[in-house]
Amino acid sequence: MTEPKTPDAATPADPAKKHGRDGKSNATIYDIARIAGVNASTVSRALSKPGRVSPKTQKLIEDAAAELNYHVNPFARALPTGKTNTFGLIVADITNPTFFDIIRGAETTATERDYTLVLAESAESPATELTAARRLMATVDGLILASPRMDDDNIRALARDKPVVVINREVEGVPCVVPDVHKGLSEAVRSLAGNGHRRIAYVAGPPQSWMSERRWEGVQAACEWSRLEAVRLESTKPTVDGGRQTARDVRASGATAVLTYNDLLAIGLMQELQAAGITVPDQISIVGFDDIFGADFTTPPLTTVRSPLGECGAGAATRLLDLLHGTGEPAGTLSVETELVLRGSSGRILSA
Amino acid sequence: MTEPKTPDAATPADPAKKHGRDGKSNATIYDIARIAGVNASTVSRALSKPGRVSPKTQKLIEDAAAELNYHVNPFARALPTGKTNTFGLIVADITNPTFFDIIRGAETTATERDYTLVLAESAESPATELTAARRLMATVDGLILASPRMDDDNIRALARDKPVVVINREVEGVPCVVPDVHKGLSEAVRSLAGNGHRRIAYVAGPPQSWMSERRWEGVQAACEWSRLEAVRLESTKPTVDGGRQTARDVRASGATAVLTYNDLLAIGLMQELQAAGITVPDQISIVGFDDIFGADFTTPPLTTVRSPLGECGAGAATRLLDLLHGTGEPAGTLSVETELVLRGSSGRILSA
DNA sequence: CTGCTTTTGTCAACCGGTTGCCAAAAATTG
DNA sequence: CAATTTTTGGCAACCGGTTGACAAAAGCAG
Repeated sequence: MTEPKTPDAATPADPAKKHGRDGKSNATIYDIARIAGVNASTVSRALSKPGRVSPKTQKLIEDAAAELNYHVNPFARALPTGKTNTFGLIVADITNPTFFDIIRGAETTATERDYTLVLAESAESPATELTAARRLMATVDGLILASPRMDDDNIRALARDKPVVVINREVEGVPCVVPDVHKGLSEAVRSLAGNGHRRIAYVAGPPQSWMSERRWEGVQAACEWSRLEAVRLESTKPTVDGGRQTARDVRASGATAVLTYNDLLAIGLMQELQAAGITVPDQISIVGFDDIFGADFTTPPLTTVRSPLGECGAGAATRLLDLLHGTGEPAGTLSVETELVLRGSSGRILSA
Repeated sequence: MTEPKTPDAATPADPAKKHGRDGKSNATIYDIARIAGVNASTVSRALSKPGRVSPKTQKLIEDAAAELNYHVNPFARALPTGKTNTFGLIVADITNPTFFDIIRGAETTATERDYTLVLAESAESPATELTAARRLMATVDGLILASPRMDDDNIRALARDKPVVVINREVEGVPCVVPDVHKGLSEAVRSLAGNGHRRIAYVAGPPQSWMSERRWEGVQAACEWSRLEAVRLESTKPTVDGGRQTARDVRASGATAVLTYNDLLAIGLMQELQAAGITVPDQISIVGFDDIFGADFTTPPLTTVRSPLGECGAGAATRLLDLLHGTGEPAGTLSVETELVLRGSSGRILSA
């Protein structure tokens, strides 16, 4: 049984002696030390660096820990090491279904790697996002930003503090996971070209959205290849209502097929056009983006370019955890492929 | 400038002297103490118990803290106090849109009250849920369980450790937030009765779902009042696919109106009936429950009994935070009202 | 068997805050 | 002005782990 070498007032009291362990107080390494007959530092080493103690001592300590139903106090461990086995995920809008598979993917990886996910949202505001990020940084080991709205410099500044991974945007000097829009868009435009469409409208997303620009560039490149005409229309917001509001512009554009920045715009557009007596896809084809929850509820169900959002979330979490464990790439972009999901909202145009 | 009274080896070194504060090291209360010319314990008091130091000293310390861009280390604070200003939320299925607004409501309240939300999911498994709960309990101040799948005894055991609030279920001895199904269901049944329906089918949710039983009881009570016939049908799972699979039973039941355990079942049912050439609502009325994201994407848009899920989330978070601050009710149920949202999927039956 | 090297457990300082207790200073009362 | 009470800042122990340094024990080579 260990005794303090110099039991005068200046020597820290044995905490286990101090606390009665009756009732619901949880066991500490001092309790284990007492039962196992070793020093608390030996217990700490046994639990966090198993090879650093002898097998015999290791077994004594593990048995005592099991007997006491010991669980490490995460604050006590975090204070000297700074490690909490948590990471943060900030999404732009928690009710936007684009993010739910991202969250699901990140959560799945977190659980597999014995980490806890902490969720926050930015409400589409760069300032709120930065505030949430700084606040999370105090307690988490690393951070994932999904469709971040803050500028690149702020993202890099955060990444100087702790590892950061970005989803749906490329930031120089920071590791990113980005859907490769080209494959899915190429498939979409090829499908529309094959169905006889000649003029395609792209309904853009928020002006500050990096991904909306990439998608527009993808649409242009694919249309150029298929020798189709591409026209760009703006939307006021990336929501169902925003899609409704673009219906008039879409009609006026003369396009026979529409590709939208996201599924919500496509769904709103479809609803408004149908309310105006226009038949989808006979009179106009509509293709959305992301394949969110509910995209197949519409009549006809929405053709869309699926972003593998679960893979994005899981991929970002894996990159972050690899960085935390010293095995990751500190910069560069991981691309995940998009693909066309053909449903009923796109097809051959039937009436001129 | 404070000096240690006895600067021998046994006296703890001044940590500020120890650390060079160059570069990215963050300021601590010892740095503030040095600048303000007070003891670190005075700084701690000034920052966490402002009235306990004199106004003059308070200002010195606040000015120094601002100058150093000081932020409290949450682990250091949590170690002696056990407080982290976080709470956990466990949902059954993170991609089930029922939880979107619950999460949003909880997150909004968290932000307003200067707390951080930690999200986890149980994947509909009681064992996984209990594991996640125990793990979260180590670091959060309290916990919200949304549609929990574990049994009442386990919930009460968790609540003995730290405050717990339950959503969508009543547990004796634990504070709960539950939608009051009666108002919304009464409105729904009244509406159907007014439209001439006489026989109503209820498509139930998971066998272990407390809420499904309450909804069935609500349907029965409302039908009894309106002198309608109520028949109960089982589903294999509470999903769109589960709804599709009940279409045959619904047809066979002879009911002219269907109320489902949730919107997903209603949407699947509608899709399958429409695929069979049955017109909604002319030949059969369909009413869902919860008013989830996407419920109005269908054609016709889904009539549903709206659970105010955002209010549930916010209400649960408020109850939890009130408990944490000693002002809350330690048990009992907070009811939030449901209401009928009439859309196009229910109406007068046109053909016998 | 001796000298050298490696292993292993202990000591105690530390991480960055909180807080009970105490004494000095300030304020109040008679 | 003196005695008493209240206020305020400092001391140091503490929260529950981690870990560098050190010394004793164990193992190995000559």
